[in-house]
Amino acid sequence: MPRVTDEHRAARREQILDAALRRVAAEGFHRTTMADVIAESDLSAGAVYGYFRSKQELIRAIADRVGGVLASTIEGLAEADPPVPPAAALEAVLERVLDLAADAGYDVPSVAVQAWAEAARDPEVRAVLATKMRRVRDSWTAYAERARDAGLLAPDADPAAVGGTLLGLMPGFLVFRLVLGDVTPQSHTAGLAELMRSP
Amino acid sequence: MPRVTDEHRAARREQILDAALRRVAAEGFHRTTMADVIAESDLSAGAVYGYFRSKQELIRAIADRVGGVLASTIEGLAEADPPVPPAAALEAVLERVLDLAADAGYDVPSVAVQAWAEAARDPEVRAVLATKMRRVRDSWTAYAERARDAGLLAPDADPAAVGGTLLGLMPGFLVFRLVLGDVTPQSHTAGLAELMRSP
Amino acid sequence: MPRVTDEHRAARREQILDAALRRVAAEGFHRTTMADVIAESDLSAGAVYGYFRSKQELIRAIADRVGGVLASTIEGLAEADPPVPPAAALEAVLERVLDLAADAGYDVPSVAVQAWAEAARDPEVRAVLATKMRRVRDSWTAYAERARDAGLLAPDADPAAVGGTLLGLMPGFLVFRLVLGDVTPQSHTAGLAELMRSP
Amino acid sequence: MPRVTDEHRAARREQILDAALRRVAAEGFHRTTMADVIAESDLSAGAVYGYFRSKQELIRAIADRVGGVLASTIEGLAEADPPVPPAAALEAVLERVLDLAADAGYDVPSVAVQAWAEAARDPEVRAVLATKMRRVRDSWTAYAERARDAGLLAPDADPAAVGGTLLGLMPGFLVFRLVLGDVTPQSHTAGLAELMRSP
DNA sequence: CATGAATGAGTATTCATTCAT
DNA sequence: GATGAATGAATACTCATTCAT
Repeated sequence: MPRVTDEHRAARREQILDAALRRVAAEGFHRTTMADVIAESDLSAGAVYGYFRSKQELIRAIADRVGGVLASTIEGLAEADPPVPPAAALEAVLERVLDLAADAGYDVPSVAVQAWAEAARDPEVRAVLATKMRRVRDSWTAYAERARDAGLLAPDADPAAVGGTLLGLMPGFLVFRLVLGDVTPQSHTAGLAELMRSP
Repeated sequence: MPRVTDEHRAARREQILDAALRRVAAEGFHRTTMADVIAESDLSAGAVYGYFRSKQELIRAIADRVGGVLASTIEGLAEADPPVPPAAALEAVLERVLDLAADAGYDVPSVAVQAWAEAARDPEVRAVLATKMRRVRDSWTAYAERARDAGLLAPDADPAAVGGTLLGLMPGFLVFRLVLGDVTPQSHTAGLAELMRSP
Repeated sequence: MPRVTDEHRAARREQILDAALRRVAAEGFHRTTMADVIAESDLSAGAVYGYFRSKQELIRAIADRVGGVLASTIEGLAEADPPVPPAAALEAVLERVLDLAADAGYDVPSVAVQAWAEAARDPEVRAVLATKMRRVRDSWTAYAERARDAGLLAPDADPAAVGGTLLGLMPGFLVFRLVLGDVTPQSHTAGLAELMRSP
Repeated sequence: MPRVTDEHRAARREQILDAALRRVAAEGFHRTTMADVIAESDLSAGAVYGYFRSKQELIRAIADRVGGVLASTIEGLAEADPPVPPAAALEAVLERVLDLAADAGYDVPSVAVQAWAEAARDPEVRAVLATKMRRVRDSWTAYAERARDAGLLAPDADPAAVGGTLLGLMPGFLVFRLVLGDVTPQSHTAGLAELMRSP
């Protein structure tokens, strides 16, 4: 019955990953020890190492997971029909990102920032995050195309450029939240609407 | 002879901080050991600990330094007169941030991202970065006021909101550079210009 | 199979404690490094720290052990029946304390003096030693009662006072042995017999 | 003017020794750092090392000082005329030892116990203490002779044995004070009087 | 001579990882 | 497979001592 075993394996992996995400969200990558993860996952050291060959591999899996969660969230929203104006679209995405923390049971933005820092050191983390980011950028580009076609942007606007800028506002949102704590989806996108009203 | 002594102390602190910045830019905070910093600084362990009481204090000093360098850079540019349009202003700032790496002798953006991650764990790092970020936000807000008065923004545009959005694009620039490697000041600000042309 | 595990744990603890006692008897608490203990115990650093969370905890365990060994020794003898005269009783105890060094494989008196010095600094060591000392004092008091009832002391003698004085001669014996090296159980108790012959 | 210089040197030595005694009484030998002593003495590192070539030499000087203080105290009292009974003589000495702490400005008994522990490791400390102890033992022996001649002891009592026993009660007094905290000169000597009343 | 900045060997402790049971 | 005791290299930090100024 390989299927049961596979399901079992997948469930165990999930269990470990969830435990690790909770600890990393709370403590960061380098203050989270494997012993922490092992204790939080209610498994043995041997078991954890049966699913992740090293801490680095676990870190990569975490980066993959967090990148994936953010990407899926954004993709889903950017495809909404009919398209809403850019500032509203971005606001909706940021709103949804905040909801994620509650849904996931751990602080998604905090782990995302940890993952960026790790990308500076580990090319594999960088590659994992790059894949997800490109996916999201494409998604925003598709949104920009549809927005342009719907007359929300200039007819000759470059969708890729617009997509990049919109996505480019998300890291700032997460960092400001983390450091300043005084930004909201509304406040962070209000300026964009103002800029679009420029003469 | 307090003057000589004070200058000497300041120079030594600088020497250590520079060494640490170089290592942290290359390896990140937690892969940089105190032994690395000690070797790179050409001082002894005791000497380094005479200037920084712990690794954490050194990390805070690094966060302060990097935050300060970025803040000064941006402030200087945002005060240029006469004001240029937002996208051009931002582009100039991002351009200057890239130059910093060459000037400073270490990868400023990489250290900045490390510092954000550390802010998630250390409230003192958070406080240090928050102070700098507020300074820069105010600086951008002042810019937005001047841009509005110069007719570059809608007459009733909210300078604070515009300032927040412009600053909010910078973390994204650094993160995309780090992870994707394919963004330039031009590409990152092009979308903003497009959005401002919206109907 | 908790029983096997518990026994195993106890045996390992003993192994480490024995190693530490040997080193401390030879070098004192603060010249004995954890590396010394680790080497002497034939275990790894991690293993040792799995049984004792810190050097201080190990020191407390040593104080407890040495205090316990001395206490048990004295208790056993003080309960001998029929009771012997005080000077002879004390002499027997001091004799037995000297034998301990040979039996235990390390210099018990030396470690005891170290423990007293440590008690000056660590309240927990103080508490551990206090418990043992009270036990022994009670034991001597019980002896004094029996000696009084056997007509070896004045009928209205205060057993607690006598017990305190008899126990009070033991530290002096250990200190003189350590510093002067020229005392024996006989010489140390001879004066007591003389004093009891006073007119 | 060598005399002024010598006095000056002696005063400086005293200043350092006093500072060290205060710190050692409070923290013990091995938790007192040379930096502590230097700070407490209000001198520079170089100055302190000009008077004591090493920490070990300072420790020996402390042992010498504390041993000397205790010896002088006891000698003075044991020579009182006419002699008092042994228990009263001992009580007076213990009383005086307690006063020392107040007079000296630091906890003399605590330092004495530290010194005994150090004697286990350093032969020079051992030699220093041995000299003082012999002096005191002789002093007590002289007392015993006089007490015997005054009819306070049996006419054929051995003064050396009696002296050894009386001195032998002092370490116990200091240790019990340190560890149990519930002994007084009265309580510690009461049992001796009881024993001397034996049938 | 005095200073105190600098030295650097030494110390306690941690933690990713393995492997005998 | 699963366990968790054991490993040991690595790490942050200390402190007695020196010596250039």
